[in-house]
Amino acid sequence: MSHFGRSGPPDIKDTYSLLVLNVTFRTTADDLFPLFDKYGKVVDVFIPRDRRTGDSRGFAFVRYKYQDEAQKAVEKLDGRVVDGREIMVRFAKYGPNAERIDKGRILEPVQRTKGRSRSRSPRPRHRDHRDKDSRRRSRSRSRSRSKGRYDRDQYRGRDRDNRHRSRSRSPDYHKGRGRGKYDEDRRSRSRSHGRSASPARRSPSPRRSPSPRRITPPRDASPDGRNHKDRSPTPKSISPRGRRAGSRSPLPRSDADD
DNA sequence: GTTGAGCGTT
Repeated sequence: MSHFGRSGPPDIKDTYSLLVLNVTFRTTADDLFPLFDKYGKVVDVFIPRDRRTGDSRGFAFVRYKYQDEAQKAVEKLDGRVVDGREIMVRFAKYGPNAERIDKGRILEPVQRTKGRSRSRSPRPRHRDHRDKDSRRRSRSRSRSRSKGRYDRDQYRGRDRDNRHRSRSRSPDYHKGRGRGKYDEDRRSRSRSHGRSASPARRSPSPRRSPSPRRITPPRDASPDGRNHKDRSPTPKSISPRGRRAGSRSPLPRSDADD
């Protein structure tokens, strides 16, 4: 039974999702299953992992069959040291698709009513003062969080995933990073080709218009095609035999590698 | 080998 999140969501129609935070990066669902199953009927245990590295993010989701058992596990396993780390167990706030959850129980599948399909509202979830009351008991214990020693270096921990370029963000951006973790990665990769260590490489000519439409090369700028004589380097290369030999389309491959 | 805010997959 080590394939919980491997087969996707089994059945979350009448289950209560528990969020387990502060779990070690090497803790697997199998390690949490027997731990949570002892306090109730665990229908599923899922640990979100990174898309690139594949490592655990440090939190897991445990779905119980009954709320009373889930509540029991929350009070029992919350603050329990797992793998040498104190975990934090509490009811899930949101569902797998941002559904409305009440005490970890999913009320509706997805509120895809109007034009707003599954747009997860970036609500301020950073250190809620209201939720702090619920998790306060666990924090009051002795959460020796490795914070305090680092001032700005603590970001490197988060930026380790997208530290490629995110240091020029706003000081309050890392706070509201929210769920756009993957989005930042995609955007970063799109710009990963213009990466140069030479600052003088750019030629900021004031006379050159920054208009993107102006960057059109003048080689094929002639609609009448009279200039084609100038750009006929080797007509032999396009010989019928050569094309068949190459068997490659003259059109640039529409490969969207990213 | 590492890290540590927070809410999820086929």
